[in-house]
Amino acid sequence: MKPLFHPTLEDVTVEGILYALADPVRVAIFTQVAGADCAQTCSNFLQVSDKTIPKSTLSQHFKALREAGLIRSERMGVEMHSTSRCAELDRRFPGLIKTILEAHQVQLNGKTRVVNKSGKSAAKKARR
Amino acid sequence: MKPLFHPTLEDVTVEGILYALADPVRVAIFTQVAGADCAQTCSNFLQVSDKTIPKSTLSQHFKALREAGLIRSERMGVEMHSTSRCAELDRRFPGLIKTILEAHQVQLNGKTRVVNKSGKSAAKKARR
DNA sequence: TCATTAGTTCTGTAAACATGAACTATTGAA
DNA sequence: TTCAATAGTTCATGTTTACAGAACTAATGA
Repeated sequence: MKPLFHPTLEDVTVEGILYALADPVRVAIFTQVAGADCAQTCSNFLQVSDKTIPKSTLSQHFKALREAGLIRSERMGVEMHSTSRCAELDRRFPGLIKTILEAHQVQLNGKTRVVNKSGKSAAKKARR
Repeated sequence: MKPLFHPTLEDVTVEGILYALADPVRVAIFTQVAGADCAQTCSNFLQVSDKTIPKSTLSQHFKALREAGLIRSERMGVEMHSTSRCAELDRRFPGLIKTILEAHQVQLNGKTRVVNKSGKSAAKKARR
């Protein structure tokens, strides 16, 4: 089993972090991983905010988060356990992760009534 | 001349902001627009961090920043004047923009010696 | 009216995404 | 051991998106 790639703290970039968190599914995953008190598995996210995500897609999302330096994953038996790298990241980019997650929370609180039914991400819609 | 589209503050999304700022050229543009004491034109950025950007590409970058809600642009004679929407944005997402720009600054300070020669963005490289 | 400047839109090509299908790795049971 | 089950990855594909040159539009001034 080839070991998973994790960038060192110095190799983590703001661009990489922003890109990874600019996707609603990935930010949902990361929010839960960061907030959990135990490691999370991939399969915990087959349902994310009422959407079913194929496991191949999930696997890519985890890879994206991992390569952006946001999470650390290791195989435990048949599962993959992921934890956030928030503490480390906060040393390199003080306040960044926390502020982004807070902003995301503000946004969630504001759309309890109005739901995006198109299935397209806000990020993608915003680009049109 | 059709008026440019600017999202209202409530329609601005975290995903949109992160996506827009996950590109090194756009974040360079935005940093300068946000830090300037007068409106900036598109052509001010034909050279960005030693790279020449075609004006069609620049135009798209400005559109991306505008539609993400990061800048406001209006035509002044033959030019397009852009200013940042930082103050507004800070009301909706407190600290978000400032923290991102600070993180970006940390990163710039750390790579005065080592330069990415490939021309590919860190965000894109991080995804491989 | 024409030339100039500033920026936008169009278009073809190249790259990146999403996902079903096939595959690999680990474990536990027969 | 071998086989089945579980968890996740990689491959192949169609679709979407980005980039940048070429052609275009809009405003100004000679």
